[in-house]
Amino acid sequence: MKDVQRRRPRQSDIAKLAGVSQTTVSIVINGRESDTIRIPPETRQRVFDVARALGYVADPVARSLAGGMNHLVGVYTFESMFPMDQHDFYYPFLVGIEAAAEALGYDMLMFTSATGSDGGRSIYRDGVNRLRLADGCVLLGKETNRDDIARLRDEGFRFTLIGRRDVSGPITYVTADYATATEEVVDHLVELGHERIAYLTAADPSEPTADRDAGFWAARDRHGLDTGGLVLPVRKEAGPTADEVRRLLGAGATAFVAHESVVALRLLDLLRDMGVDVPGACSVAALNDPPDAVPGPELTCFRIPRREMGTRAVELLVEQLESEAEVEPRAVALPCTFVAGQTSGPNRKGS
Amino acid sequence: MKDVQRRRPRQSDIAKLAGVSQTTVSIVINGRESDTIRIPPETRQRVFDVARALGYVADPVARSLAGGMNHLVGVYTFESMFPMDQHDFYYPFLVGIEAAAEALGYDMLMFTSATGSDGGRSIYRDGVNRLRLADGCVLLGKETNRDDIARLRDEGFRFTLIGRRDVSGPITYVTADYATATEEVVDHLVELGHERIAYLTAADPSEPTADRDAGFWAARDRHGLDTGGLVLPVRKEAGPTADEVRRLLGAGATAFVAHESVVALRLLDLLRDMGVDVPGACSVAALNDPPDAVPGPELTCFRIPRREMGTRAVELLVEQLESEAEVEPRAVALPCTFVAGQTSGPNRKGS
DNA sequence: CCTCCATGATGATGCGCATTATCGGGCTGG
DNA sequence: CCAGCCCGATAATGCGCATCATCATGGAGG
Repeated sequence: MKDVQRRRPRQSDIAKLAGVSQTTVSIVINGRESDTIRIPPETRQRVFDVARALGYVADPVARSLAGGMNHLVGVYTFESMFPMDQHDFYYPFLVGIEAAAEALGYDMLMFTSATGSDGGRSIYRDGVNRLRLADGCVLLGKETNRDDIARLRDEGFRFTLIGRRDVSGPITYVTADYATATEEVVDHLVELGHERIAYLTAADPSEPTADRDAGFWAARDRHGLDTGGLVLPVRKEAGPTADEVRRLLGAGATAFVAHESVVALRLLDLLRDMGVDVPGACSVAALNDPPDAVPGPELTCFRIPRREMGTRAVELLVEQLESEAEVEPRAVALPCTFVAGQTSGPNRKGS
Repeated sequence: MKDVQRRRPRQSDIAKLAGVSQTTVSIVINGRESDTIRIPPETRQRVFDVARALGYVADPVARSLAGGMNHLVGVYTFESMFPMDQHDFYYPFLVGIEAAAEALGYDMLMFTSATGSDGGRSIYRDGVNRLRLADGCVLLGKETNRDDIARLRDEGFRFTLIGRRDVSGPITYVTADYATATEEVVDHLVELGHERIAYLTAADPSEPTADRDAGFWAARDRHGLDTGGLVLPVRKEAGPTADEVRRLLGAGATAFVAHESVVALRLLDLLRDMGVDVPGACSVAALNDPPDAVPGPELTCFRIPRREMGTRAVELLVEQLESEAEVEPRAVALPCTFVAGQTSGPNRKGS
């Protein structure tokens, strides 16, 4: 029989047994010796010995409240990570985040609450900001809540964002360089001789959409292309209709660039049904990477460096956490990798 | 221009503006009015109004330190959840956990640290018990660390375990009823006329292994089977060798029961290579469910109710968290679902 | 002998909140 | 007119830890 229900040992328990003050215990445990505050090796050792003997473990809550660090990076996703289909999107980010966290000696704390009662998901659900449990946080999601972000920043909470979001005032974020990657895709098509390139942009006004648009317009202007009658906003869920595709073909399109790979895949289906050969008669490219393990030919597209984005976000966060001074907010854009794929080929139609 | 870097509002700020005490604010915010402590609706409203105006959100850290609850259930996995292959195992549990957490009004906090420097993973890494950040915790893993569990219990931390683990002293856990499920599999084979049933048990001495063994022996005795020369401990990674399988067949085996589905799958391969028809000449069954999306015939086996186990674990935990008194530890075993599958058939060999 | 400085600490304070014990005042009944 | 009671609060305390300012001691230098 052991002692039943004995209390967790606290620093003051150690202090009493080691014949020192609680302050000293805290200093020793946290290695806070410095020029102005010195503990001789013997005392140090004594404290450690007693701590081990008692089985002391620090309470992260108290430590945190007192302004200490727990080497915890939080991860918050603005959408629920479950069920699985969402997960496929998040997974590479999470792998990158965990890898970086481990490399830097941090643990990862994932906040995964379901959607709130109002349907939306907020950091401040129930009037509590759970994120504070971590030392800092990586925020992640397709639909980030700008108000929450601005508020977090105003509160002095340290975080980095994955994905560019225009918030009033500067914040630190990591994004992919969609604009340049989009230009590369267009360049590729132009090199293949395409001049009438249809552009299936996204209907939503998010920053990634704007970046791709900017890249596309830049490449268009650079190559002197004419996109008259060739631009079509498409909602991801709906995809283009057969009529719309026919209209674009009728307008002379020999190549299609779609924001969303699922839209591109749907387009491939439609073209096949119409008897249009890809890439023989017509090329198709997407401006992000397709879901893993889709059958069929490899899509001409670019890969978003999700893993690296996760890693970089953690690195930037830890940098903030470990610096004494205020760190200037930074914006990082990582390059995407162009994938030539099998859905684009030379333009056969006269020109 | 707004006020730069204004402090986050605290309860005392609200108190000042509302002309009440910090105590009152706390009481109102947490709805702690009772018979002995009453706040009139007007004061209540005033506090709420000021709180909203200031944008007050409670600090979970302080709340936690002061003994309050944050409606957070932690999830700790004894193995790292990354990379993905591990994830496939955890996923159904996590889905169940999140679903239950949401239904009960709790958020989920996932602790995912990588393996420690010693290769092992411990709750008490770096001398901090991070789990305390949550109000309580669901512990999950194939290789649970008994010492950590015992210690957590001794510290009075509230948690439930998924998977039975024999720890000195009682704890609350949720497991699957492997013994009964194993008996059902054996019953099925006996109904099909099999009398010489080879048993490929697991080599490790974990509790799930012991449960299955118990079920198998019970069914064997009940049916009066003779398993002489038919029992073979198999390591999951290695699987049985062709020689071993031949030896079991030579000993008259007309059916195989393997602990691990991967072992059963490997067995199917070996039998095919030997020209033994399944289920024509020989039946094969597994004592857990196969990984998703394996090609080939559906295995005779049983499904472990992972999702439900996750759900139940959270329910038990919340019950503990919300009861004033100490809750008696409970053990729950959920039934598995038998899957007839296509790898078992009638015994054709004389008998 | 007194000052100065380095050494080796420690007491006090506060982080933001929940809780316990307590308190003043108005009202009612005797 | 006072005892007792209920209403509407509140002051004080502590959770466990980190940190700031401070302090006692002893030896060296003047």
